[in-house]
This record gives sequence, C-alpha cells and structure tokens, in this order.
Amino acid sequence: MKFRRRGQDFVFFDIECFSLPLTLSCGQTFRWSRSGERWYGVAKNRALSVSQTGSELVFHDLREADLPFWIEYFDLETDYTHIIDAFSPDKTLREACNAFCGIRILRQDPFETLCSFIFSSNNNIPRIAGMIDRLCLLCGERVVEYDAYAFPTPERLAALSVEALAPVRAGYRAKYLLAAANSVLKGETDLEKIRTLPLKEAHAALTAIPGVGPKVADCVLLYGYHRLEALPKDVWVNRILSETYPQGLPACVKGYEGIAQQYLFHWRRNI
DNA sequence: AACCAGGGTGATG
DNA sequence: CATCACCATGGT
Repeated sequence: MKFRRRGQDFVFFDIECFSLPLTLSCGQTFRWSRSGERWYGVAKNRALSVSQTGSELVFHDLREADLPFWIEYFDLETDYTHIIDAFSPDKTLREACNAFCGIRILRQDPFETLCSFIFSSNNNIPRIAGMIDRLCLLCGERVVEYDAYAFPTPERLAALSVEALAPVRAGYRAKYLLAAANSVLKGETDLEKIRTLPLKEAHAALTAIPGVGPKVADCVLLYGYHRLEALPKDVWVNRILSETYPQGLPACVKGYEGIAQQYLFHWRRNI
C-alpha cells in the first residue's frame, strides 16, 4: 500500500481490487453520499470526503492523525488479490469476481452495524439510508467541525421511546432498535466479547437480541466484526445457492464465504 | 392499485 | 422443523 501527502490530501496509488462506488453502495454501509466524484461519509466520530479517479484513491482534507482510522475502515491492508485468486477454480465465482471484485468489506462499528441491519428487514437500501440519516439527526452527536452527526450511542438511543423515534419512520423496527440498545446498555449483550467468540457462539449471542434473526446476525458478523467467514443468506444468495451450489459453496471459498457472498449477490442481481 | 424491498416474530400444521 | 400472516413505510 503506497501513499503520499498532496497538500491537505492523502493519495493512495496502485490499490488493487478496490472500487469506491461499489464498496460504498453495495449495501454494507448506509452512511455515504455521492456528490460528483466525491463521497462524503461518517464513521464513529469522524467524517471524511474521499474520491477515486483512475488508480488513485484520495482522502481529502484529512488530519494525519486520522489516517490510520480510515486505512483500517476501508480495509486497505487486506490482500484481496490473494483471496480472489483462491476463488478462481470456480467458473461462476470467476465471473462474479470479474465484475465485482472492487467491493471491500469495510470495518464498521458493531453497534452501528447491528442497528443498521435491524432496520434492513423487509426494506430497501435507499429507505434504510434515510432512516439512519434521520436517526443520526435526531439523537446522534454532532461531528466536530463538520455538518454531520455520528451514529447514536446505546445510551442516547435507550433514552428514547418508540414515540420519540417517530420522526425516523422506522415502522415496526423502532421497538427492535430500542430493545437492542437496551440489551447492550444493560450488559445482556456484550458487543466486545462477541468479537472474540467462535462464529457459532457469536451468531447465537446476536440472534438473542430482539429483531435479530440469522440473516441480520451474519450481516453484523461480516460488516461489523469483519468475520469474513460469515455468510448472510438473503433471497438472492439463496437463489444462487439453490441454482448453482445445491451442495453449498465450493471448498475454494472456505474462510471467505462473506466475500464470495458479496460478489455473487451483485452478480446474481445484475443478471 | 398491487406488489416489492438484502427479514423477524409468533402462531399454526 | 416448514410454512404463513403480519409487521410500517416508501417507491414503482
């Protein structure tokens, strides 16, 4: 990973297997918006403007102290070429990789990911993003020096009632959101401990949260904990599994089922 | 106007 | 355990 400073920007060169638009609009995160070539987003208590042209990825107007945070967030130190090479024995995966290998699995905050995917049930991406925007505006902390709001903490969320959440227009999901926030706040759910648990135990700990079923639990493991072996099974992935992989995914994806899932999901949807 | 959207829950066979 | 209505809301 090579980069250098250019004015107030940090520029990365020769990043393989990375597409900013694919990574930010593939449905793993809901907090980025595009304006021209630039994407604006928030993670934790930080905001960023980022763009990609040709082989250059540019973090704009960035304090150097925040650089490691965003390098980690965008998963720039993981070798995706290596992973994709391993997928190559499978014909379908080769096609899917060819089109969608620019998707990286972001390293997002577990609590934000949990809440975001509680919102995702029987829902579509634009509306999930709208709900999260309104939630952050309603009760998120203002991001210093930016016109942006952080994702609310469990404390701030748990202080609200279903009625108070009405402006978010989350529908029946509002009560699940509050139950999840309370579960974390009361210590019934230990989000840091889940990070260290074996996959099945972590999955069980997540599905114990109201509003969290198997699919949402796998999304939180993959997008919030970077557990690349987690395999969220939505309607599209189930379609591929029954059509192309009735015996399950091939052995070459072992350990990276979540990444294969991303490529196959978008490939199958774009048929 | 009816149907869909990267599901979960609770109640039934 | 498989299936099903229902859950709010917005977009088409």
